[in-house]
Amino acid sequence: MRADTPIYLQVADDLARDIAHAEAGTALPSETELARERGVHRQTARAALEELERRYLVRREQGRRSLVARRLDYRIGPDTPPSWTETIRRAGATPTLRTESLGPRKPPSWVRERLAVGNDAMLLLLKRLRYVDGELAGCSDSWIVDELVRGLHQRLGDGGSLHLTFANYGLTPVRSWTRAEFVFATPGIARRLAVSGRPMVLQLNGQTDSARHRRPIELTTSWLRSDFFRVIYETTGDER
Amino acid sequence: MRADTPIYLQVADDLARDIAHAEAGTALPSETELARERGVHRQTARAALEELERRYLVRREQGRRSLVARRLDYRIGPDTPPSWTETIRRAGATPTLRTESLGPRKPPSWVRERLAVGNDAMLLLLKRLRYVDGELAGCSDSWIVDELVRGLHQRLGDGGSLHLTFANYGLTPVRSWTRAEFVFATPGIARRLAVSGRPMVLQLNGQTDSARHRRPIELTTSWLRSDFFRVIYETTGDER
DNA sequence: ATGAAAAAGTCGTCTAGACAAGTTTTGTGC
DNA sequence: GCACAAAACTTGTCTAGACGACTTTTTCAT
Repeated sequence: MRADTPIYLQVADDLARDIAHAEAGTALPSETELARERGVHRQTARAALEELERRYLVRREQGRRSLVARRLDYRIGPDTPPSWTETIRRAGATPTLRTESLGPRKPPSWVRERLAVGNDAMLLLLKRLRYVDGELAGCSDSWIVDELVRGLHQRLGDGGSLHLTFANYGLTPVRSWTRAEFVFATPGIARRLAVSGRPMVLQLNGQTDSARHRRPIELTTSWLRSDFFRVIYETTGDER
Repeated sequence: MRADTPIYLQVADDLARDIAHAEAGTALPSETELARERGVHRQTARAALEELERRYLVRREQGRRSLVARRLDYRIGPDTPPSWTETIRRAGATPTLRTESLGPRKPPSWVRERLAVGNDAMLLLLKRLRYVDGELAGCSDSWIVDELVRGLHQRLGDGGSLHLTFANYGLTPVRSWTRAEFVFATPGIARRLAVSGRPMVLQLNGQTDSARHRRPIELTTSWLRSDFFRVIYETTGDER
């Protein structure tokens, strides 16, 4: 039963067991060391470490050794708070935001439909990077109906929460639509996330309405690196 | 901008574009052919095809060429029907079940807690394989409180739906807890699913209560091959 | 025609070696 | 001690070739 498992998987499974209770950030043996320890070729040892990277158990970076990964629980469900900032805080980490760009732009058709605006309407496009404890963990595009939030540029600042800023305008934001799906990073998203390859990311779509005006305020798509988050969907007490 | 992308990724991205609208089951060039076409080594062409397999765009099997994959939408959310059979039907495919084993067994502690049974209680453990249009797509373990459903063995048959059978006993099953999470297949799960390696699977946990008795009937954990399903979580009109 | 055996095609895995590019460590001059 | 350059280490990618195992096709005897 051991013989029919490829060597690189045996090595990977062994390492996985070894680091199961290791602290995040602990260094693993280098490819060369691992190859010597197990008496295999470097490419075989390398395949084992790549397997652990695919399982999100280790983080790899060129020139550095593999490190034991840290993963946050990202909980989604009926009680999910509409704000990403809030979700990360609940998971016990510190969220930060950085604006990449903010300006008027012509929205694509699916955004126009969702936000119920005309064919040649212009909307604010806010592109941001999302950090967890200082590490780049995701990015997002927000399409904003700017006539409800004139002068957003000043009030939002660089790292401000969009939902808190809406509250400053006297708006009561409510999340009216949520969608979560795993997709593979496009070349553009991979570049923004500064990752190589085309890794899996959690794509979150959320629409926020103004309770008072009874109309949509914004539509945000976020892409979160799935090596940072373990996504759990949970409901309890569903009555049907 | 093209030069700094590794060749295997260029080939993979090109192929992904080519097969984007291809019919499921269409054959791709073999590793050797692809290597000759693109003037690269077989290992490089192979890396490209492996990349597409990781993205669930193609299905690979030893001895056969890579085939364009078919993927179903598996929708979860507040309106998710409690029955897997029903979920697959809604996605436009035919679900089948096959019993691997059914018998009394001592449940682990987390099951005892969830089902609120004593420390030395015995429960029925039902292990099943789940097929979609005849292809093995998942497996499941169900822990059943058998005093509510005496003689389940006969009434369930081989491919019967658990929820429909409960209805036969005059029970009104309601889903009281749902949890979905991506995990990597353990060696045991990989064997049951007849897949090589340790692929990602969607792990679904569901608890069913009897509306009349106001107590749990069963607890099911399913593991679904994620190359079969694209999981989408969606809510609309969340009022909060 | 049919069925079994042989051949060809194909994928899975492993070893071997090379070079590029990134990071860490070491050494040197000041 | 400090800054900077060089060396050592480490990972990313690619080529080359081999063998085993599985699948499909062809061949051949009946």
